[in-house]
Amino acid sequence: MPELPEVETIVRQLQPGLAGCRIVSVEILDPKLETPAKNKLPGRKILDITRLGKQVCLELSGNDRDEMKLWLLFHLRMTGRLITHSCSLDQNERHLRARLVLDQGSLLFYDMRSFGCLLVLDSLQEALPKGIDPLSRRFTRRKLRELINGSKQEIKPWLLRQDRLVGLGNIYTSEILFASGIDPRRQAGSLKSDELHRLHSQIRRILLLAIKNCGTTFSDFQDSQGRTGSFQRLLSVYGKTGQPCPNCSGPIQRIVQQQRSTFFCSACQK
DNA sequence: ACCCTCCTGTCA
DNA sequence: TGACAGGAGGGT
Repeated sequence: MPELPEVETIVRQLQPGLAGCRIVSVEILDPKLETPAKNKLPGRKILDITRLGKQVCLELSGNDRDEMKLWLLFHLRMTGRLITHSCSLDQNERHLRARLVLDQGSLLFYDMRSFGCLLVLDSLQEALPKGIDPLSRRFTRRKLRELINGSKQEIKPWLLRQDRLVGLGNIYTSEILFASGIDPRRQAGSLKSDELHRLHSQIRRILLLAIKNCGTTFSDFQDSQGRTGSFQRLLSVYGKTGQPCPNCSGPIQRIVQQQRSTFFCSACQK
């Protein structure tokens, strides 16, 4: 489910309850997630919870057998959810993939489609995303121009790739291109200087606005504490095929690019 | 640079 | 019954 703003929301909401907790035991319920490294986790304290691209990253202290730190990463993919046991959410227990029992409560990993994964690492180096986080200081206009220069790929699929920018997904790419007035089918490398300028600032603006609204939640989705995000109220084009463009009232179009839906206004996006 | 696939669920 | 769903690795 989550793109950058949703993962950021989950991390912020897990932080106060999880930081400082000690891991008592680990149960992997989905054989595909099984890893011998799970035995290294008990006894460790959760020092910090951060977002690494679209991943949730738990920094773990050493324990009495091993003083070196460890990192536990979750990638939620499409339908993964991290939920603290203290909140009573209506989850289908069939989709429970892993459970961390803590000295206070527990952390549950649910995943309906089971695309998600978890990873135990003794160095964060190997998990550092290749792409730049668009909310970091490294994401400058000059950097965006550098990354995009010469690319013949259409701009929407270009934005979805995680090896240049990390964190954008199918919702926010459509929203960002609408806010930038750029047609999703444009060749990335063909964007003019003023278009790149708008693209750069709208990437940041939309992501920050979405985080402020705790992300986008459809229908019954709830975050780690049972709250729902509200950015869906602010969506301009995503999922709005045939509905009026907020700008010109023309119909929102849906097209498919690389087997994924793109939503846009052909009058406002050139 | 693209297409398929991994899964399970919902909706027309 | 088929299309589609917030992701991304692997193969070509």
